[in-house]
Amino acid sequence: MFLQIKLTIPNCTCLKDPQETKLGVLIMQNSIELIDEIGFEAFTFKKLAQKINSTEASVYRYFENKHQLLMFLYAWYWGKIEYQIHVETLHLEGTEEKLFKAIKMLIEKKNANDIYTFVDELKLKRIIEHEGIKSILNKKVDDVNKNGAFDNYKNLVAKLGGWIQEIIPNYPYSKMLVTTIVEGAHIQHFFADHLPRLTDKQNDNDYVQNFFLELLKILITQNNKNGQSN
Amino acid sequence: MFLQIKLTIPNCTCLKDPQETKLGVLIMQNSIELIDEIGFEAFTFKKLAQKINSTEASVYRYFENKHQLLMFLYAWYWGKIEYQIHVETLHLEGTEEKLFKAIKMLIEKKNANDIYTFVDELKLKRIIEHEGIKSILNKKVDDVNKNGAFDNYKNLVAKLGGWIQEIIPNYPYSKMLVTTIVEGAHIQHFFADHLPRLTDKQNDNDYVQNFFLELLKILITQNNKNGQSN
DNA sequence: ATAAAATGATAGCTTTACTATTATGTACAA
DNA sequence: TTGTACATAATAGTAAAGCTATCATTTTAT
Repeated sequence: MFLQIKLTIPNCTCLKDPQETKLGVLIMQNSIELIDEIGFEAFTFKKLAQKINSTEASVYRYFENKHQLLMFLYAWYWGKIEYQIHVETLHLEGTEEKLFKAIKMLIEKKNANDIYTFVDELKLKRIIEHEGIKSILNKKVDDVNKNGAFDNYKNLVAKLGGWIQEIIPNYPYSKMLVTTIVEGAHIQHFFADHLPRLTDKQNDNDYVQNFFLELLKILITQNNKNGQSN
Repeated sequence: MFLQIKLTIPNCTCLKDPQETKLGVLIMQNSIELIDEIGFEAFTFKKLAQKINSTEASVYRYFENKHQLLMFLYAWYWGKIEYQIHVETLHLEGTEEKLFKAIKMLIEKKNANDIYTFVDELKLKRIIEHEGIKSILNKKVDDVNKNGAFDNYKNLVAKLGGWIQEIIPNYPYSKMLVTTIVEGAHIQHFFADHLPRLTDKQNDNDYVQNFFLELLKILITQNNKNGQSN
């Protein structure tokens, strides 16, 4: 169709793939706009439908409810960033170099080399940071997880976890380390904007990245030493 | 009244302090039960009122809405655990010992020496882990933050951040480190129960604690070395 | 004993979160 | 080009959530 990229999305995150139709793309674009603007709690399908001159009933043909829409955007984001990480680490030589590049991309607010898609990348990233975890933290998580709703995220974590395993083979917490950095960075970005006393905001805008990259570096160094001495 | 402890709570987290009255205590006890059971999204004041044989209107005299109730529970939890940390680190000699004791208490699911209160401590902890961040991640955060809604959490972070400063004086990320560990532990506990492929679940139940304590230890060792060499 | 405060009972209103039905437009195939 | 299938629009309707208001009754402090 008219899209630059089309991502594979777990089909339990929508009733019908919105990437396939004009109205679907409108829903994606404008739900990102609207959720970023008014927040996920105040967001309703009625408001979205009004924004795109459509009807509630039409939106409900794509998504069972707004929570499913959030899961879709979440899966779409992880699919997209995994693809980007793939592209931008392909030419890199060492695994460590690849890992650091990937972590940087996950933490930074806006990727300079962002591939063009039909949505506002900055707003989507902000939604992932501020609202993304809500797609996971609820009572339906086991049901949708069985149907693969979070596979895109899991794949990325497995990939980066694998790289960590390569670099520090005896380290038993590779996936925890990835998710701690990723989720931690999201929360720290939110804290920086709204609760600065829960973080260490500095003039330097990259302090969140620096904190996590330094942490990762120290862990790798230290664990490699231990590995050799054992 | 008949309570073992009464905590100071930012008054913007309730219309009227529920710790002061029988109905208020019932609301606290049963909202914790109910939120833990059905989740925050499905939780309503109507269901709560039915559970305690009261009315919606009566609950609304204590809290403006369920989101405010969650903020109250959040503040109450931080107030309580800061008090417990105070008590259990008082007799300890070194700052590092205090810090590790505190972090352990924050990460563990159930404190063996838990002080007796009138609520189910285990369920409250689980609510903080699963729902707590929702009290922060929303569009009203700036308003309520101005009124001190999160002061109890901030105080605790400042206290532990101060200890880290004592141990590694040149480390510029002390508060980030605290919140990364605390929020990280909450999320990892949730992942362990629902999305094990996002973590590194082991037979050993303490692996979340081990991961974060090891991380902290390495950071302290490494930064002290650097500090001395400079 | 009395006033003040807290709670209960009841009612009602707006918005959210859907579902169902029918009509209209559009796309493509025979 | 006509028919058919499909997507969308228009409209209506329902149950529950999320409140607010009023007044009666009970409890509590003085």
